[in-house]
Amino acid sequence: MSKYHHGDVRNVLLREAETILREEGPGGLSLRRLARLTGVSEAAPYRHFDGKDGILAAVAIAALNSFADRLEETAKLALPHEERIMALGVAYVEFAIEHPQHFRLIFGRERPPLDQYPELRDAADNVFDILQRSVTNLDQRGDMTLADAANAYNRALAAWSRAHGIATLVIDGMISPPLDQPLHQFIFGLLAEDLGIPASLQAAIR
Amino acid sequence: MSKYHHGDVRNVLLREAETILREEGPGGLSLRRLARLTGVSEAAPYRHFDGKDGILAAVAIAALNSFADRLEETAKLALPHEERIMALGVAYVEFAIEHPQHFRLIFGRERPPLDQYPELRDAADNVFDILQRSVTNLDQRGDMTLADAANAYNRALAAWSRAHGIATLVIDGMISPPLDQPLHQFIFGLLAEDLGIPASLQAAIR
DNA sequence: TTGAATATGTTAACATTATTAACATATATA
DNA sequence: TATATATGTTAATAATGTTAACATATTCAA
Repeated sequence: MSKYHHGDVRNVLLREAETILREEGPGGLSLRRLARLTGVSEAAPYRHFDGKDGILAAVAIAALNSFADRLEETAKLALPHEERIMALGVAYVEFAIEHPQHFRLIFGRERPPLDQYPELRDAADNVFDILQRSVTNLDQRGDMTLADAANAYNRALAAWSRAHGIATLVIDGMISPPLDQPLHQFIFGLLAEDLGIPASLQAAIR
Repeated sequence: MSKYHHGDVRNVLLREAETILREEGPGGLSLRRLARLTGVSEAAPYRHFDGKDGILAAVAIAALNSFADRLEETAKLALPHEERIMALGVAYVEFAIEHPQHFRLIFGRERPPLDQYPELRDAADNVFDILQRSVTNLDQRGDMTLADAANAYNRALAAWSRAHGIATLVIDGMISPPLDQPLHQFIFGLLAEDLGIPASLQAAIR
């Protein structure tokens, strides 16, 4: 069995990279180490990927797609609108907590620049599209005025921000979910928490 | 003038490190480059800091303190409670947008571990204390029941999460504040946005 | 004041990294 | 079959964090 062209180097590299990323994050991923683990030479990865960023982009795309699947699944549930928004938020945060490194790779600073990897940009856009479609309920209402659309967009941003904030603070260790409560309940509670902004204040900004 | 002991190397290193961090983030900070810029040998920084993490910790502490000052200033304004919460959220996000690298250093993955730098932990705790005190309005009410306290704590977490989510999404380029609107107004709008969760759903989680 | 301890510098070395050039061989294709 | 392409290798370059070994300035006690 010659060692040339065993035909699967790219996939093996990707799987190995995913394992390392899951355990140590982008910082722990070294191309040379990756090559050693995979059993190829130190330069081999460059034949299959555009350097380190190329590998990170490939893993990020996979992560984004599995994130999108998870969200899509939730978005498809037959639920009243408000409950679906909440369920989406919970799914969003749960994904982040279950796959913190993937989540960081998707959103963090080590993600390769979107404009250098069109597929990465597409995958990212797809995730936001799912969120926006679900939150604004576009499917059910094609008859929105411009103001309605702006408001719906704002609601989507606000909902996204909440979920993203909780996710980020939890995986960065700034918030610890209580142990005596199911995780989804904790998330739900934070998402739905009403700050009690009086209508007068809210009206002032519209 | 001998080049030994010019007495200010530590401060010069710190200032130079802050400049680099402000422009390029933690990734762009190389100890050797820092030493070259400062005009000392490559090993000199190790006499003043505990390696790279030590320098990052020192800059992070400074960043946290200026963040705390900014929040404290806002918290002291003579405003109705709800308006103060909003003003705090706006200040939080504005700081992040004005000093994205500092904000990332404070909360991100490149921040040295809190348990290895007690001063860093203290500075971080201080920031959350300010937020929590202000949001829960502890100063004005020493008479809370346990349930009140839990609710107040939850409101603080929820408010923090919202502001943090907006800040993170904006500085990571996932959200772009509209150019035809004052920044503070955009932030305010997102913070105050009501997702319209029906009371029945909210009641279910209490 | 003198002498030792300490603080603060230096250079040189080591191990690691990303990346590329130069070269070799297997596979695909005309 | 001959050639082009894909995929592999080794070796080199340049950069990094860190430490060891060494040198000099400063501090402080006797």
